[in-house]
Amino acid sequence: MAKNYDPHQMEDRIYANWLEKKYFHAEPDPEKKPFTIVIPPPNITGQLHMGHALDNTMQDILIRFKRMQGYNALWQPGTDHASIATEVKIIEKLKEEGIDKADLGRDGFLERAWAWRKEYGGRIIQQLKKLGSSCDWDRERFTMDEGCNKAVTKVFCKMYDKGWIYKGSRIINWCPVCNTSISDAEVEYEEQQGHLWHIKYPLVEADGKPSETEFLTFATTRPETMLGDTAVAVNPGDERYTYLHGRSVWLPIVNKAIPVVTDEYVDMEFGTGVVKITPAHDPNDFEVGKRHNLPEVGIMNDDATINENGGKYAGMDRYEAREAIVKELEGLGLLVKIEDYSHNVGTHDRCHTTVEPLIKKQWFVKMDELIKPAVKAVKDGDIRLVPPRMEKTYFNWTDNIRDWCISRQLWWGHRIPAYYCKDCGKIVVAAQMPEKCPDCGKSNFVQDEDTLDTWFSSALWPFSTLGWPEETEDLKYFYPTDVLVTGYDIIFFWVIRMIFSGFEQMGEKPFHTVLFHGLVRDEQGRKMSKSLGNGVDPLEIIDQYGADALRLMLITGNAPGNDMRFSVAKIENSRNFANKVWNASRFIQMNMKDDVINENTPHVLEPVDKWILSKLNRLIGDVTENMEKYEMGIAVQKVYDFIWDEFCDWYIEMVKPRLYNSDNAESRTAALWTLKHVLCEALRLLHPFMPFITEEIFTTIQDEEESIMISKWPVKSGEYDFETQEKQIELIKEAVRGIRNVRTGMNVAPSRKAAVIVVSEKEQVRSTFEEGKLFFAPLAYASEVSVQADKSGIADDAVSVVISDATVYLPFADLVDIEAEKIRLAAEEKKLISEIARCEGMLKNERFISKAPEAKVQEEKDKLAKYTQMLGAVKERLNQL
RNA sequence: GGGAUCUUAGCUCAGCUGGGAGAGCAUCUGCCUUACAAGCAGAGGGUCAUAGGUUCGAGCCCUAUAGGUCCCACCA
Repeated sequence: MAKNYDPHQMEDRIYANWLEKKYFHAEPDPEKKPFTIVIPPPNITGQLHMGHALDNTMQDILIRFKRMQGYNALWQPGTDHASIATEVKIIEKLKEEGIDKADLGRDGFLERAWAWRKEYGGRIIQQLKKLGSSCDWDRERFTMDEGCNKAVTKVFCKMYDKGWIYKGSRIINWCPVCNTSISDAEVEYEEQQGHLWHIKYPLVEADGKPSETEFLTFATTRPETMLGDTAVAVNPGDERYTYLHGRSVWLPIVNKAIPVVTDEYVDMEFGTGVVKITPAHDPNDFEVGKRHNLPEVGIMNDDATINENGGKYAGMDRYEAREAIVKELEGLGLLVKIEDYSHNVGTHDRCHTTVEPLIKKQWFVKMDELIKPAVKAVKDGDIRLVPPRMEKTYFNWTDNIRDWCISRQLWWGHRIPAYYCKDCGKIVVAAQMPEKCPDCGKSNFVQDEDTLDTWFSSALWPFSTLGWPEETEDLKYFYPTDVLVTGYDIIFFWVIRMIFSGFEQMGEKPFHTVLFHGLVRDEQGRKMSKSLGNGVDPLEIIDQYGADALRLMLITGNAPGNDMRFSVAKIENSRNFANKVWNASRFIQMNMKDDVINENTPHVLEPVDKWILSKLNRLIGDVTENMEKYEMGIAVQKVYDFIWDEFCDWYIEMVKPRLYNSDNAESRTAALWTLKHVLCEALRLLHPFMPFITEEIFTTIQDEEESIMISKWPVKSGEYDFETQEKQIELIKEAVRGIRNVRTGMNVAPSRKAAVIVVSEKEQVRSTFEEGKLFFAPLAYASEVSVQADKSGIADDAVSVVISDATVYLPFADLVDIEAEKIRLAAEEKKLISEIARCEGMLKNERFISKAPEAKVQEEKDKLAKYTQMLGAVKERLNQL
């Protein structure tokens, strides 16, 4: 074994072996309980980031843990995702090659996209593999493959028949540059400097002509939309405008009368309390328009130029028209004033074009009924969100649910299975293009040009990847899946939609737990983004430090749902830990040499062995509990501390003398057995977090099992509960620490050994030190250790260390400074007095005695006794000096 | 505007159902002790944002305040 841990090649070799042995493979098996995770597909753009790595690591940890617990664990990955981001990427890429999307046509475009997907999809798989993900690659399916297309089509048709999918006019966010509708979620609001134009419309006189004296003033940020105004609105409770109820105003330029309507939506406090209503170009106005049956006059083309409804402005760009209209209004004397105004403007998050709200025929999913089981499941605890606070976010969304616009004007995606009869306009929703029109009998159909929102197909992931709509064995066995691991940022897009889709299509929840993680930020706490250039490529980190180090770093010190920062210091620490584990194993191997030690080797345990076994036993219980509660950060921290502190820094050091002493073969065997046993058990606990290094060590150090990833997760057992020995060894540790402390304080070089005398009235304490002499001595830098019941024969100027039930003397005749020693002991005395005061304070409080749990009271009593005894010893020592 | 969340050591963060403040990094001191200098042994460093409240007891629960982050909605 090399002196330092080196992940290179080792990881690839191990992974190849796992693949070859088909350890990841999971088949339906009625004998075993399934544990299923299906994961979302990253998009094909090849952009890998730490978020994916975190996602994948947590999923893999769960899978490995459950597999070791005996579950039939299936982790099924996907590697594709149809999103707007993807299409934009493809377009960008084509542009680099000097090709325009439009020139390729739909089929040509898709062909290029698929070729590209192949290239970059491979990179995503590479990352998963590099990370050590135990995915079942044999079951890999893609969202846009035949099977998934089938699922999407079936759901669409089914919900259409049910009346839950409908085509309707709605105000949608339109990006005039990308020429597509975009979802609310893709709109980014930007603070922009704009103007507020105050405009007045003349009231309409009784004779139907515009008044020359009476006007109604209001403000707008988009004056060009006045071409589509169909009303002005005031608040019904606004007494200033009661006289207007039932009257009309004159819409200039367009020159027609439009009504004054009353609506609660109008805020009386804002501006003049009058709002112009443009139902076709503002979402709020659209709602107002619906309530008052106002006509919807669209004035804009898809490219944001004014259409024929704009009269003489037709053909102008929206901003050009704005200027011209303001000018004309000014000429008409209807422009009151222009104010500078900063306001939030919706922009497309991809191209940052100001979005234009337009009325478009779009496909919608009715949400009110669909959402009900999804709400109930979380309310009833049928689906658990971890951490639970995510429920608040969840309900915040479900309580304000709106119909879901699912059509996208993209090419990269599932095409909507709706067909239009060119002759009679009949709409047929079906899996295939119909032969004949049911209305006119002709066969002249054209398919809807739009594709579906990416989340529509992603929502079906838990069952479509298992073969649905076919009644497959996989589906029967693995559905519902178990845990969804994902970032909280897509709770609305994806989590909720998977839940209601699961209930709607399968009649059952898609998973019982959603485990959220936070975002991975850069070292300064900024979101990693391409524009900032602060993204870190996981593959580069793996190359540098190894997958295990990256995995450990991503999990350590991180709680569910909390953001975390990427840092080089943290990853170096993880790498150092890997090295620590590596060297501990190396030490054990070197000492085992030719000895054959396995679980069945006869051995007689000594107190130190029992101490570490007992500690390990508790660790097993704790870690299992934490894992079951999805507290991975806490679990791994405990394993880390156990291995580094207890096992390496204490146990290995304690056991060294026994290994180097070949005279006592029995003791040596027990030590080796314990070393190996504890190491192997600890490796199992560590395996889900650091799969490669644990596998490498496990397979070299023992011959009984062929791989750690298919070995059993340790189980806590009463057999290894050694309370007495634990206490004994902890006492020795206390003495060692005290001695080291004193020696450092006096600048005694470690090379300078000194006699150590342990004095205790208690027989049990004496025998503890007597038995532990062999390892106590080197740890305490002792030349010799003697144990006695009283302090007879000890020089007055010896240094003393007071511990519970014992005092340890170090006779440093030539070194001891009596005055310094007094000061040190006085400090010790002060500390003990304050501790005693604290204990007494609690114990004197009658309400504490009566209300606190008995165990707590007893604990305080024990402490008081211990400190009182120690104080006595310190005082005695002070008097002596 | 609505909601969530955070404020703990110089930095980055843990702290599980309330019961004597923790880790890593950084700093200081001493060690190449035959697994490991990617290491070992020690040390310093915190009014747990502020103010109240509940409790025998609060970093943890409640209320208010201040500041930061995020999500949702977006007022013409």
